[in-house]
Amino acid sequence: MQIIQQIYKALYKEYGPQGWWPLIDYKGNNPTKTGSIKGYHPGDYNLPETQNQRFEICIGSILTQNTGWVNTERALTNLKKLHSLAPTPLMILQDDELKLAIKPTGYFNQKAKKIRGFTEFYITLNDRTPTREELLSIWGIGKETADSILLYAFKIPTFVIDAYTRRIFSNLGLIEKNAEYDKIKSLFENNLKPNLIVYQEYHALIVEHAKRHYSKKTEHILCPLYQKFVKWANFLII
DNA sequence: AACCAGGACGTGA
DNA sequence: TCACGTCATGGT
Repeated sequence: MQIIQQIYKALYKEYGPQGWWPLIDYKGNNPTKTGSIKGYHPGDYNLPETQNQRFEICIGSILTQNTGWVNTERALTNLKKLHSLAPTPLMILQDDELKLAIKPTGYFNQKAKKIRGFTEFYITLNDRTPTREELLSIWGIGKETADSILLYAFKIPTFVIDAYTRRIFSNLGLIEKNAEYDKIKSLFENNLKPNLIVYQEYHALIVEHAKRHYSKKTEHILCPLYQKFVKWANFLII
């Protein structure tokens, strides 16, 4: 399926490098300023370069579950101000303080529990890279979160699937609407070399493309990829 | 003023 | 396995 590669090239050509995963704790950033959205680092593939950055990506991937990034950034910034965006300090933090800090992301009761459970496991890792199965065994870590952690925090070329991916590629007719996560994942991994940069960029590009063309109220048929890659598009577009 | 966001889990069929 | 319901804040 050459088309999986062609779509990647088209997206990259259109939007360029996305600089994922964004970090509030990054050179030049001011972690005390909320809502800045300046953590993207296009073209810099050497991140994370510190343990704190790696941990920040993990916690961010949990906090951003079904939540906009602006709110996630607020929560991360709150934790940073409390000097608690690191494993041991976070475990010492009181429950009410933790919940207050992450409140902007919603689901703060569940997410506090998820973060604690993950951090407890993270500490036992001692710098080792976790397996996908280990991550999935933690309460609150599902497939997308596990893959995000592996791809962006631990630099393992494993493809991340999200709701946007499902929307775009089912619209293009390349998968079924309700296709299983692992089935969609295989579609990408079977048609791409396991290249870390490509995997990181592709997922980020999908999110960017979906934000522009796949908001639930927009007409998906107007998606530029549609015209370009679906051979029977002319038949469908009246 | 509904509707949705870079999901995951629990439950009953 | 499948189809819902629940969790919760902030932006548009």
